[in-house]
Amino acid sequence: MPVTLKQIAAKANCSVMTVSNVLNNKGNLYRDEMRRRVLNTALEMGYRPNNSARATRQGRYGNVTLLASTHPQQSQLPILLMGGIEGKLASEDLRFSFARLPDEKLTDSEYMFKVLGQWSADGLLVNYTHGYPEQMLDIIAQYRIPAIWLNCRLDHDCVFPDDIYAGRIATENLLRAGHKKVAFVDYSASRAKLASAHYSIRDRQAGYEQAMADAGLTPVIVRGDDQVHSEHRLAASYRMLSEDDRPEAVVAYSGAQSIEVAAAALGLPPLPMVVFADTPIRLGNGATDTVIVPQEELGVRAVELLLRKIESPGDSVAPVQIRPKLVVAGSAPAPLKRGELISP
Amino acid sequence: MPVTLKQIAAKANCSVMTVSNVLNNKGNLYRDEMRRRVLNTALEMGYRPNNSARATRQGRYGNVTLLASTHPQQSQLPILLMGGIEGKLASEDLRFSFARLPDEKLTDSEYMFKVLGQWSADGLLVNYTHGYPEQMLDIIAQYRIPAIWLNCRLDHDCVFPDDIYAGRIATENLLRAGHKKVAFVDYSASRAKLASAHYSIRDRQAGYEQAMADAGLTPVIVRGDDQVHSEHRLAASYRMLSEDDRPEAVVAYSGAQSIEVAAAALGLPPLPMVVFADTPIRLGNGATDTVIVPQEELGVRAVELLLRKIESPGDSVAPVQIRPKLVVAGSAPAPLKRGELISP
DNA sequence: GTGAAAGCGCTAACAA
DNA sequence: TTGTTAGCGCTTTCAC
Repeated sequence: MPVTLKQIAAKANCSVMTVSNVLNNKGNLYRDEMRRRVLNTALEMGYRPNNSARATRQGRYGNVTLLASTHPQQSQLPILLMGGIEGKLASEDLRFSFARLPDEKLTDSEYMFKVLGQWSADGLLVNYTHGYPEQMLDIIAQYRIPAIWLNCRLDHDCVFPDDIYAGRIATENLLRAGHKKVAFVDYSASRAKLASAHYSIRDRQAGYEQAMADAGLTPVIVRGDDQVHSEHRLAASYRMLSEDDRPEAVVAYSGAQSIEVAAAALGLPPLPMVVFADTPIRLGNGATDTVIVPQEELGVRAVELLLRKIESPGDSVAPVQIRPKLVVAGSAPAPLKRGELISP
Repeated sequence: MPVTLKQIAAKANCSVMTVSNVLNNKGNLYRDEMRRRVLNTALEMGYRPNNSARATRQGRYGNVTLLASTHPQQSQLPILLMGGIEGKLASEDLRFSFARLPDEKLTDSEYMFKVLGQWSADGLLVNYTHGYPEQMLDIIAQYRIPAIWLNCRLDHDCVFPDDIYAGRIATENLLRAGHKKVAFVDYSASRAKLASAHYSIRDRQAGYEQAMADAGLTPVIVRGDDQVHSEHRLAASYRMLSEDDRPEAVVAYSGAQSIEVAAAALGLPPLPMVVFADTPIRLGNGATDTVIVPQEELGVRAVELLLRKIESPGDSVAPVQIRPKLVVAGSAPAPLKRGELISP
């Protein structure tokens, strides 16, 4: 049985209020002897405050829930994003919960009612990256839950990386080094499904195309008619690099894809690359730079917006774009510290 | 302001209890008309139950917290593990929170008291994989919080994969195919720091050594005097494969490391590999099998144990070892469904 | 400095 | 079939 204030009060020979006050940093109101007695008793008895009761009384949960799909593709969860969210919430004395919702259940109002009753959240961070369902918006509107959308371009209440900018700086980095034949490589989305793929794929490509156009160069997009699965990426990279007008340099959609490209380039003339990732990619060819999509910052900013929405639930906040940063091979920036504030 | 039962009762012209009962599936006690009226009113008003009050009344939070270090190396968080935990908890109508604790704060009793008051958890899943601090055990004992340790070999209250077995079946798979010169490759821990590295490194190697010994073969361990960082792994793999008695086959500590080995083997005779990972690795060489360390199952089992401990907090439960499974290239098993039960 | 009373939103137990 | 009473552990308010 958990220890209550009442039990401590009984043992320390004082009132419940005295215990409550002493344990909540209003101890300076009391005699030193009393303070000591209460604190020692609480420690001895292994007292843990009952947060439910506190929350009931104070009318707020002190909790933020990250909501994702159960569909693995639909909502990836970079560990840095989780860390950014958790750190910022912890620095505000808030807890962080994680829930997944099967897409097909979103229309089941009985199920949703039951689940909503469980959330215990003052606000929601929604990470349905792409192809997320309309009903989600309805539900959030219906129950008036403050929510911020992650990695998703909406006209309000969202935080996402500026992927067009990311594509631009990646490409410009290679152009600055004097390369002309710069290709954009993506194996994750097929030509056919590009329109319905995650916006970051289109945006990074668009940024690349803009930079190429600005330099008066013709863009070269390498992607499959079908999605190129991992076991075929090495072969595909080989094919690309053995053509007569092989690219001099490559912008690769993701860090994971860059490995196969680099491996295919072994033994050939050096192939400078820029890849997008959430942490600097070190391929050992010494010629691969990374455009960092700052997941940690994204989490922190999302929490900041959400807290603002919880304060004034009516207002909607303007979209926030996070600027990716180029990190050249060999220079890695220090990671964010726990609870570190990002200046806006 | 959130909607309360009282407000619904007022609007629907009935008592608070009627509303409570109807909304909690005891609606069959009531007239159909009343049920309808209450449900409609609740829906109209966008009612969300106040979980704090419910929890206060029922004496339990309905929440489990996953506890990790802020030190990124110290506690990795595979997404499948998170998914397994979340799914199992959701199927039991429990919520899932995530908290990190800076190692250096564990001895700060004032800080710990404050943090403990925030947790709102009926039980803890502790994921301090290796080098976790003793104080953690003290704190958990002091406050009598039911806890299960993940990925950690203790004599009770823990769940971890059987990595010796994993090393064995990985090696036996290659020996069965007739290979003799089978090497074990790990770049993540140096020879010097092997003793203090994560137990899975030593255990997988031990399993490999056992299998080799059983077959009357001499084990060959490839690892650096220092840790081999990612940018040097390709070169290291080259070196290994260009020696006179190059290995015929390789057991690689992790899926991530296998990519460099496979890349270095390009153009050389095929190099069959077995790698350890939480999902089948598809390298495109058609010769790489995976020993799956079932993170999802690990999460599910951990939750099962924790629920048992929450039921009877006194008892300690026996350690649970999870058996890794060999998946040969090209055959991927179906992932677990949400809330799916694992038979013991 | 200390404590008594009231009430947060909800539900178990019992009454009508 | 519906409503009343009491109380979960805590904090706000105000009195002593």
